[in-house]
Amino acid sequence: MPKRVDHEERRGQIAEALVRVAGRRGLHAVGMRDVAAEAGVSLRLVQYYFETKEKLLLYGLQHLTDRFTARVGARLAAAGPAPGPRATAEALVLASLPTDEESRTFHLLYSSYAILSVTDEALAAQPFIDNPDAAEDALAGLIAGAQEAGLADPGADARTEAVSLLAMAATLGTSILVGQRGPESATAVLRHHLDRIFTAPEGTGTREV
Amino acid sequence: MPKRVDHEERRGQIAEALVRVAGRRGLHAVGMRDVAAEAGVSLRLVQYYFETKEKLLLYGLQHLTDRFTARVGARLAAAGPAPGPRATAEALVLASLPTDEESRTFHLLYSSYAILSVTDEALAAQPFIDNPDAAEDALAGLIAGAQEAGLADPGADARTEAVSLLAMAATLGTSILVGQRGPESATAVLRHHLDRIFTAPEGTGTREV
DNA sequence: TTCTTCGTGGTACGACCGTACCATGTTGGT
DNA sequence: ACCAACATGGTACGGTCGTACCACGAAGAA
Repeated sequence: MPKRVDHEERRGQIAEALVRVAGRRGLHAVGMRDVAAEAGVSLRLVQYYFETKEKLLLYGLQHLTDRFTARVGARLAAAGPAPGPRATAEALVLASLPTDEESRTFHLLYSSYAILSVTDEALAAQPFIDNPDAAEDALAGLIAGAQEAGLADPGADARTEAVSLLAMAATLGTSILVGQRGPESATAVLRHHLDRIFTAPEGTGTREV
Repeated sequence: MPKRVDHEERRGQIAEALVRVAGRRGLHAVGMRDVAAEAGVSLRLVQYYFETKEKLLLYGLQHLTDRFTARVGARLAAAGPAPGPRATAEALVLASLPTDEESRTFHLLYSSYAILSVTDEALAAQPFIDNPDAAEDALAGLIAGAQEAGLADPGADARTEAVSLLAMAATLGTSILVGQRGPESATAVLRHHLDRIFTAPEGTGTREV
């Protein structure tokens, strides 16, 4: 046999090529030949590792979410050894905003997949709705924990506020993507609601940015 | 000359055919032949009234937003002769949720256009970002007016709350579209925030439903 | 009435796309 | 050393898509 290549690694390289070219020209415009050229391999190779385009797209979606989940995890770890719930929640909510190239690509492609999944049943069958649910649970837990510790408005409904924050972050991200709004404006809105939910301990005053 | 047909009316019929078929199979999957078949005309006719596909899509987008703006206007008019600011704001915010076939199609296609516009400069040049801006202005004005009348929390920032409400409505709408959330859950979240912003006059108690 | 312009149909062309097929070098196992 | 499984390349095929071309009837203008 020839070089005995690591299939999973190859698939990853090709999937990242897909993500790059789709981030540039849009998911609807990417073909197998584009992915092959971007990855620097032949069209046949892409066929070899992903037999069909549908499988390539599905794998690409999985790869995208995995990579971004890891990135968010790194952001949270970098936020300090034992950050408060407010800081953690803020990092979580702001992480999805398209502020740099990688998050921009993620937001664009994730939205594309989501919209595609409405009319494409193969995409709809894919459980990439788990991810937002996980974020929602984490955020709700953060708020509830802060309430018990006296760090958040006890009258707020944790689940509702978590849903609201993530919903706002999603649309604000898209607004940035289409150039309707700047990142500063989006973060200001989100911080305003974080301030509303996470009340500082008495006497500490309101948190300034 | 032959029957001397009304071009604008014809274009409208074809545009509605585009909207229907795109709402069914997705905007990415619609071709000129599909539109022609849906409209019950020949492919040549579609070419005749819209020389290129790009022009057809642009016109379809315009038609879509026009029709929906009219629908929202009708909803507001049906809300009573002189509705309070809270009722008006609620109608405005809930109008965009995909609860029936027409609003579902609108939400799906508008989102598709928005995502497309990120990588397609012809779509990006189209000023279909005016519409959300107009809704934002209207909503902010409604809140500010309610504040002056003592019907809303005077400490709230009208513009920020308007942006927040519309942002939440957009993502919640998409959540409904992909089947992640039901319409009841989405409206409950939105009404919660409307309750937070629009405070009932003293002694009247909190508004139920 | 005749002519010219408009509306409409059918069809062909060139390009691209996803997929399938055929070929070939390469290397680990025996 | 030979063979079989594997990795890779090139290329062709069928289909579809947007667009262009050609033709013809129909009706207002002269």
